[in-house]
Amino acid sequence: MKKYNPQALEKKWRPIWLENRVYEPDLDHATKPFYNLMMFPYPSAEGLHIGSVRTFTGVDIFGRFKRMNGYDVFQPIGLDGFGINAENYALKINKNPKEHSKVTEENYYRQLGVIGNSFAWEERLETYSPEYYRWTQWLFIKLYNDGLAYRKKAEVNWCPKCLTVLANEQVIGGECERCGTAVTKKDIEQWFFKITDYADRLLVGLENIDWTEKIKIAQRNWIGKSDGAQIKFKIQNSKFEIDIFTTRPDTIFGATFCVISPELAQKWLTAGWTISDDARVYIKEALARRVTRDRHVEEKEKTGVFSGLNAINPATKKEIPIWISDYVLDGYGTGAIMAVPAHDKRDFEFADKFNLPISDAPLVDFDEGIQKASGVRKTNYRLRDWLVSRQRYWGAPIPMIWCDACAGWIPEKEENLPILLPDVHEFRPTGTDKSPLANFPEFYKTSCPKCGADARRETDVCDTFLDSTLYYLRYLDPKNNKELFSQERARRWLPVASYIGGPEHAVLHLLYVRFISKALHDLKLADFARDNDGEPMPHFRAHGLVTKDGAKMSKSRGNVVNPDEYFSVYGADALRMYLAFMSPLEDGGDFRDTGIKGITRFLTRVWDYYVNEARDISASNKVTNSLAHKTIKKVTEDMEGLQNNTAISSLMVLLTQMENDNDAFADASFLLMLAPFAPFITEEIFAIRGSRETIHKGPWPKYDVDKMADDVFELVIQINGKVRDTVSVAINIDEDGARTIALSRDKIKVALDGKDPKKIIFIPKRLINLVQ
RNA sequence: GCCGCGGUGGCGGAACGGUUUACGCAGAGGACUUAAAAUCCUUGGCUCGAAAGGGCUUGUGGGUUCGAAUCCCACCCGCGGCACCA
Repeated sequence: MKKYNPQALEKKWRPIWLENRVYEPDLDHATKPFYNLMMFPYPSAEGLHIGSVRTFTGVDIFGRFKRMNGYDVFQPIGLDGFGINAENYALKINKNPKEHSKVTEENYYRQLGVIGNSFAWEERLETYSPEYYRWTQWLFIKLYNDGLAYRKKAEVNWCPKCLTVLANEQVIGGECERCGTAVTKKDIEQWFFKITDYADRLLVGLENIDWTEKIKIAQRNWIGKSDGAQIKFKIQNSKFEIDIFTTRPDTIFGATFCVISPELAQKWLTAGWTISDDARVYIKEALARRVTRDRHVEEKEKTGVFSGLNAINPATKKEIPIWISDYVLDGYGTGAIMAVPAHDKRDFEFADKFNLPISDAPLVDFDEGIQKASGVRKTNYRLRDWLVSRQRYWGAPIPMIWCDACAGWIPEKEENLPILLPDVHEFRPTGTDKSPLANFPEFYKTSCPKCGADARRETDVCDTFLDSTLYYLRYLDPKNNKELFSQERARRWLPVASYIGGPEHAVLHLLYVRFISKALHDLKLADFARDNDGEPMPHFRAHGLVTKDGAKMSKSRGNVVNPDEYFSVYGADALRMYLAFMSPLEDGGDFRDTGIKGITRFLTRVWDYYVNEARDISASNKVTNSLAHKTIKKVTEDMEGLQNNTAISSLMVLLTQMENDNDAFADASFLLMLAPFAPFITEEIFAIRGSRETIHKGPWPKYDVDKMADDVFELVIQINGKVRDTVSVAINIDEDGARTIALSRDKIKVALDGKDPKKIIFIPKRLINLVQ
């Protein structure tokens, strides 16, 4: 009697798989490439938590399934290690993040190894290694040279806790995406990427990709396309006019006043327009308020003031007042609107409060409205450009240089990359609009790459989300120091066959990575999926969130579940299966360890069945039983759809029948289906039963539809749709036969009480319903 | 406010026009054991009943259908996205 000892098996097989390169595809010659990608982890000091283990396992089960089905599966792993999380932890323990990242890295790779995932370890990468961020910097330069990166002074988001600016995508409901602190505004000069140039393509591209609908909707909302019109309103007694944007040109005849944003009013003031004293005061107040408060956070009472100027409604030719109010936003449309209180709730509120006229003029056709007002069709997007500079230390330095002599920004020469992030003793965020690197002349003092004069290096670093726009490309060729990746490999492996990651990246990473891919295509730096506008990940599924006691796991809540103890007590196979069994990968759930014993019981039964009862698993033992064929079909289909929980339950049912029905299907099919879930035990059994090959290259068992047929089935007998009896009958029984049997049943006779059914519904292989 | 997703036993979840609760956990009863653990067998929605058997049950209320968790309408609750974007 040999005992199942998971820990011993894991220790034995892990090095053998590595040595035999079982999970390393031939990147240059693979004939059936399948790029199985999982969003790489953003490592924290605590290591992997149980939720990430579940996702990695789910992705790995899928990858193993594909590999056994004959695909050359490429399943790389790396660390998205730059960023504030890692930096803050390093600050806390008073170590340089560069130093500490090595500790974190080791711990992550140890844990990821323990799970038994079939990673292509040879291609691993870390975004903070100079060999990697060299390409982050290279990308910045390419985008700059193409006019897609620019510097601008603007009102930007500032996180007072992270002490850096943030992109719009990193502000969730007015709070910092990372730390949850309320975001404030700052007027400073920053680097931006022109993602808005791609707004329409990012929107249209969603039509042709297989993504979770939820994520597509989030992206559509975020891009926020509005079709409307731009219309000029002449200002009374003046040569000037205002441009307004509206999505409702059909309401033009009801426009009874105009409203402009305080920012636009300020510009008018600066240009010397005559504006009332009251209005001057209001503008000043409104602009001051803006800097300290996010005005999207809550609905608030509208404020405003009459500008002293009037405009002419181009459709009605009537004179209407121009008001100033901060309910009109700067930076969207033209910063000026025509107000139609009869058709817009906000305009109505404003009109109501300030006793402005309301007109119930009839609607006209959309195009007629534009024509009557001599306007033009115009589309606006809510999407703003991506703010990519950060005032922190732990990121890729932005490879730009300010040269006084050239009076401009000059990109670093490509051959000088990477611009190394210097080892400095003081890397705390400064809390100003400068990064800590601005305190190190030895870093920023340089000469101009163009004219050679003394010049100053940019001291901000790149947003970490920039790092993660390239990793899937770099995985293909992580040691290549001539180019970001080899075009040939990219054509072979891209677009990514399956991408799985967190739904929280709906408008963060998943939007950025699409934008950068399209930009690389336009720059002729990438060439794949041309027929799909360079969409890098045409198949994406979001995994569910694993909570603990109903709350998101976080260190501050103290509810982070560390997987290590489960690995050591139950083993990787049991933990993998348990996490896969709890719900479909796309659903989450609350983590509870109460059920894991059930999986251990199951694996022990498998072990006893094959090892202690010495089953023959040679290929000559063909699958003969209909349940086995049905199970192969179900498991195959479930796994294709990431429904690992029901696949496992089918295997459980099959095992029970195998145990009860002696050697009905004691061949390898069952083990092969179990292998993606429990790679260690299945490999060991394979070896014990005499196989010299790894189980993990398949082949995946095949089912035969003809052999799935049963001889009999349970006929359900209903009266008026209620189940009254069941009886086992021949599979091909016809309506007459079923009726005869049904009517002969004692229970049915009693229930019918001597009356004949008025109508009979017979569903072959299922039921007969006697309707009275 | 707009858009989307979801509400099924004590719990995770199955089923997605045809026996609601597969599979697993927890529970109850039993076997083995001096005892416990482990293992195995039986049981397993709620309710009335000694039992046979009946009634009720997929958030709530209607509807369609021989038959509804599943389709349709209205509502309630939860989660997610957008939100003074004209």
